[in-house]
Amino acid sequence: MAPRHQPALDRDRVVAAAFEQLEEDGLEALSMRRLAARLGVQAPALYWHFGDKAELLGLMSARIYAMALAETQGAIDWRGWLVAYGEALRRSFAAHRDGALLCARARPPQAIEPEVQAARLAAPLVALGLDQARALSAQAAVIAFALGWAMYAANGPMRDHLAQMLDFDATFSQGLAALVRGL
Amino acid sequence: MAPRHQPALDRDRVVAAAFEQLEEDGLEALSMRRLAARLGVQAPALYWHFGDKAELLGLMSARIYAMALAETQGAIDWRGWLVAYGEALRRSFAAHRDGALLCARARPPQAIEPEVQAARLAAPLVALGLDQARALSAQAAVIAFALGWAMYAANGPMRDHLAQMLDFDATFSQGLAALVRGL
DNA sequence: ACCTGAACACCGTTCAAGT
DNA sequence: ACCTGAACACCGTTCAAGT
Repeated sequence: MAPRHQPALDRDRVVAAAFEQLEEDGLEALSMRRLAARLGVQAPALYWHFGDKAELLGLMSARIYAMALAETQGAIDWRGWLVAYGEALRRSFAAHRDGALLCARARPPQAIEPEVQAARLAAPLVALGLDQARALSAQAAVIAFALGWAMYAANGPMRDHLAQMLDFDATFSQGLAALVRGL
Repeated sequence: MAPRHQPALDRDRVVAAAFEQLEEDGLEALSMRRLAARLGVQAPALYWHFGDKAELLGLMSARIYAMALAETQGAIDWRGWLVAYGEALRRSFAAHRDGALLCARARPPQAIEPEVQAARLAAPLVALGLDQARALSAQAAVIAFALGWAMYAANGPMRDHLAQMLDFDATFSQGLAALVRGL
């Protein structure tokens, strides 16, 4: 067997480096060229592994959502699941610089058909007794609230001033609880 | 009196043209150079009227928020005001292509001090009997929900499929009502 | 299969110079 | 006061060519 060269890059290595770059300089500075430089490679090399930059951002955003989903466990009923998921989402968005903005801008990796995707997303809630349509809309509402809050908290007009007047996290939790109670 | 040349540009004309450009090609294509071309001018001319692109985007986002605020009237109590504001925000975000994304990304024009800004924002709710801290946090929650929903609705992973299963606007309204009820 | 070099068509922004 | 011309330091992406 002739020795085969190990490829310098693979998708996981690139995504990991992209998260590092994001942490250090924010979303605006996350360019394909800088990312390539960090990986010791020329920019076009990335296009062997990703169709375009949007695909990379989509994978990063999927990873942020997956992180929240992995933290959501042990719920007894669907309301409990939604609250746990909302809290996990907020932590997940806050865990990476510009995390919410990234998820807002990224087009999700829609490899599979929407029907399958929808069934998969709704599965945890369906297992707890919700029908699929209500599961999807409830989940969408919780994601919207967490996403919007994370963005507001990261960039809001009076963020600093607000932070002196109230507990940001507690207010989020109250809003989330209210939303889920009313669904 | 010697005749004075009318300036070709002013801030309002530029903002109006920017909204046209946004409608036609979306946020990604809203560049200073294209905007200048639409105005029959060279790109650096814009920098006489705006410090940078972020300032222009901030003004656009402020206009979107102001549009919602202007539509919010006739509320009898603070819950009614919040629901009306939330609905108006959703319409306002939807009224311009990439409206929610624009507002999410834009740094707000923070000309005035945060204390004054906070008091001004809270004023309608304070007039209806809420103290300022609760007014600000309630308003933040409603904005977060509307912003997040608009973004999710514009770009969601299963938007098309979801739209077949449920009424998007009705679901938003239910979520908003639930949130406000619980605050 | 995986990456480089060179190029194309763009960006935001600055700044001297024009009027 | 208000705008142009030219330039700087970047972008994402394509594509032939290398190995």
